[in-house]
Amino acid sequence: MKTADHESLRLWLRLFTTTTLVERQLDSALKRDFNSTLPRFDLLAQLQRAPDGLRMGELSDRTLTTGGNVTWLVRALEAEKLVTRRVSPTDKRAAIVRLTAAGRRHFAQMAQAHERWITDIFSALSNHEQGVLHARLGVVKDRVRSPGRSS
Amino acid sequence: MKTADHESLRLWLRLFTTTTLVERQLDSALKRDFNSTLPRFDLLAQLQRAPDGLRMGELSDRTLTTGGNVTWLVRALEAEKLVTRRVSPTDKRAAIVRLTAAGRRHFAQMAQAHERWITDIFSALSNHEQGVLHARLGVVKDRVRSPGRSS
DNA sequence: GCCGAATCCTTGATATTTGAAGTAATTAGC
DNA sequence: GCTAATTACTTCAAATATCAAGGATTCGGC
Repeated sequence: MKTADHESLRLWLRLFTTTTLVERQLDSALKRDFNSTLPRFDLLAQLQRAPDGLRMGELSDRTLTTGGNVTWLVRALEAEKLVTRRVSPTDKRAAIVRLTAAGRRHFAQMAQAHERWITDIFSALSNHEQGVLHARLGVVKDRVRSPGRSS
Repeated sequence: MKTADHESLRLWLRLFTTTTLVERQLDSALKRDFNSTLPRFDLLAQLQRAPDGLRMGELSDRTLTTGGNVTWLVRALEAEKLVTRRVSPTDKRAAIVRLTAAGRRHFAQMAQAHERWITDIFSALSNHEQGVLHARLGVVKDRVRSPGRSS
């Protein structure tokens, strides 16, 4: 009854710290090299994977941010001509956001650098270790998503 | 050259997502049950571990937040009588922040609930798995801290 | 086809965080 | 013991994020 009990706390603290540190590093590198930010990058990344565009709500879900914030981010990206927004033909309430050609180019550049940074950071772990880590985090993620009874 | 290359990216995405989800869950639970937030809890936790108090700068380092933000948080906590702030006797520039008795009580209650939540979330992993996860994240954390050459 | 409930998004008020600049105090080198 | 450089913190404005409320539209029975 000493440290074992707090194993989970220690793990959470480390998870939080590590993620925050990586986040900062990426964010400041994006600012430095591309005058952008991680939330912007994240949003563009979602769009890049969706050639047909995404609705505001989908962006909100996938970027784990609130609707109001997505409105704000998209407005800024739209002003920079990196994305476009049009009313959905099938549902006039919905807006569909897409990358422009310029947006795609801009994102491609950032993505390349981004991947280098990530690869470098995680190169401290073997491919196999990364896989295991990924899987275990998946278990935790799934548990957080569902209410989950106390075991 | 297909997915293996992106292993690190996938891992980072999952790390980010999982951490964010846990963070939200904790934050909203703290709001619901204690009318508090994770940043406040984090700051109080640091103070609890330091019976002699901490200086603003130390709080800033340990909570991974900026100085301006610590000033803001401490001001709020001080107004609620959970912490006190006094000028350091040895360095008049420095302010030393401590928990009050009420702060200690308040934190103890939150900490207990907090630990239950965390334990529950991470109970999806065995103790051993948690240990391995902790260690591997440590490797990544250390790498982020130092510039690190590309391997 | 029509009404009430649910959706999709935007808005506006707030809350929080950052970052740069300013103030006060300390230290280091003469 | 001065003075410049450094350190500790605060302040203020700007960037970002949340939240609740509101407008428009669609959907699900009748």
